[in-house]
Amino acid sequence: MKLLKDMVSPHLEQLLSAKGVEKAMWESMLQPSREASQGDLTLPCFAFASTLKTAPQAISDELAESFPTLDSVLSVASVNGYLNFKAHPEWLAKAILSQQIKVGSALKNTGSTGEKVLIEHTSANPNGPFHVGRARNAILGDTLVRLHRLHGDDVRAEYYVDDMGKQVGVLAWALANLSEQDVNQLLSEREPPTERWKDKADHQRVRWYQAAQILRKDAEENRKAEIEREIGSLVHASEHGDVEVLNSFESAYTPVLEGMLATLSRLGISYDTFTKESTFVVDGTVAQLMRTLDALDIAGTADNGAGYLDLGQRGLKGKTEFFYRRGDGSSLYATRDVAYHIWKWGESNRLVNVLGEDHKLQAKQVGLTLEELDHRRPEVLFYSFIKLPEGKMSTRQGNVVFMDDLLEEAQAQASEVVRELRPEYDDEKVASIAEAVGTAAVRFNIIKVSPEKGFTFRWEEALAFEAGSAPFIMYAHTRACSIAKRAQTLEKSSIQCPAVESMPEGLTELLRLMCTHNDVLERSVREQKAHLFALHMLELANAYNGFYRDCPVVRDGRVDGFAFAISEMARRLMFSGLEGLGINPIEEM
RNA sequence: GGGCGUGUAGCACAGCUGGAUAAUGCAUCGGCCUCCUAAGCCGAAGAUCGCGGGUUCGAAUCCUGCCACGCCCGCCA
Repeated sequence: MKLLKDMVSPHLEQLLSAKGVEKAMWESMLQPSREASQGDLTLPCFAFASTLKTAPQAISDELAESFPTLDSVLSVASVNGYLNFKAHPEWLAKAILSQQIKVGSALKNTGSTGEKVLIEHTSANPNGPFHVGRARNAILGDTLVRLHRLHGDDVRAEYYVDDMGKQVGVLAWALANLSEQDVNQLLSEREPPTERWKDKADHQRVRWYQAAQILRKDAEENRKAEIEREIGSLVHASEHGDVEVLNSFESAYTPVLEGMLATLSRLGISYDTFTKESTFVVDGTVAQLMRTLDALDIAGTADNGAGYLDLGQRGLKGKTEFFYRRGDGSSLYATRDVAYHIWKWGESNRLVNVLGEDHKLQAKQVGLTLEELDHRRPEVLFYSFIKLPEGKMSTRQGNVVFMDDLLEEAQAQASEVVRELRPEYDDEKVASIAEAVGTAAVRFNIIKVSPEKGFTFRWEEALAFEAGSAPFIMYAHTRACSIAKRAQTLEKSSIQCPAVESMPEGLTELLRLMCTHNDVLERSVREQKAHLFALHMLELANAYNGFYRDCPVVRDGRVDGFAFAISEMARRLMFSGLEGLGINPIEEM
């Protein structure tokens, strides 16, 4: 709790420096208490016991005794060598009601921190519908974008479009060379496309891609060789910046990308800018970059003229050669990525990438290369892949869960719950609530766990609508909304904070939680750990429920001005916090 | 074989810049709707923190060895 720390620190500094303990010795040790029941802030006194030649307990006893009385502090206690500070609830209430807690907005750039951040995420190959395996990237990335905005950073969300190379090449070739009949025949053993999505371009075109993959694997030898030759020449042309071929690629993938973006927008995910990989080939910066790399003293050349950097000299272990140019002179994906990053550094002063754990090595190579060129390396958030209980997901094989189907299912299941719980709502209302709840549940299910943890997607978990889920937070928010609506027309008493003795537990807990809100957000954004904020929102909602239990705002037709003011502040924090998690903060459910 | 990551109650998961009684949800068991939406609230039970060593006043957290799982080790993207 930074608010309290700022009040306590100067006095601690005075007391401790008199003993000869410098601020640097203890400052980082003054932390939020692990045991919430013991206080809000704790200083363990063990570290300086030996230098002071005094028992820890004696040190904390003495500090507790000589610590001055402050408005902000309810109690200072010494327990087993720990010095525990409890914030004064009346002081916390005052801080909250005097707007010392920042509410913010996750939807617009205020730039209040002065920090400019470019977050690149998703960047999935536009070759088929968005599936759950890719979803972790988009949800993680979009949540980071939102949380940075909520924190006050100037954020740009960027999608790097892979518009050249093999994957798009295969798609373009298939669309140009296979008839609908060919495709249907090749995919006859697969499940037919869902009726629901038959007119959605990404679902249509992925069938051409899948059919081509089957041909590349199973056609008779001559035909296979011919296909590889044709695709190879397309890919080759694209990598040399052939504008005509690149344009044909673009018309092949654009409808697919649009379909993917439509899916993502249902989850509230959107992008500020799209940058095409081919940009840096066409405008010559990649060629220029390769010449620059050639001149580095760690550069080497293979027998066939391919270029590489020996990153072993820069501490890379394992395979130390990083190839940036093929024998035929064309660039590689990673080379273009280096060029892209150099460009990005011109656009922003903080770069964040969201990448799957399979990109770790490549990200390291790109990072080391950037440093070799006197650029900083970007911050990278790696996540582990989402698996299905049946195993790994792949677009090529049938075992994928399409995001479109998942969201449809989520909406359907949420509808059932709403209909059961609120039989009085009409169909339209049920549908809109179910949409908000269903998509929120899916997002939250993914965002609440830390990214490096392996994740197995299970329907029953994604669609749990109970405590520990998005609807739990949404529900607490609707409670605050309905109180606000009710209080609107009624007469309110003046804002009078009750004395500590008469404050119920539900109130003090909520006050404490609200006062850590900004701290958690700050840390969440600094460390790119969205799950910390997600879990905090769960706690905030839980605390609000306790307040709801203990502190009736409206009683006998009269509004308690103080309780209402606190409720309103909590409502605003829940509202902006839900938006920060990409959850639609609906007012009724 | 090498590199990186993960391993915490039946399940899922937080804590990992060393600090007190390891937090939370699901599932299990018990209680609460004449009272601002019960998608809620209160309570009970449940953990050799993968295993072995080490450092420390103190280790889930740091070091080290081992085991299990995942990802990577293309002049692919």
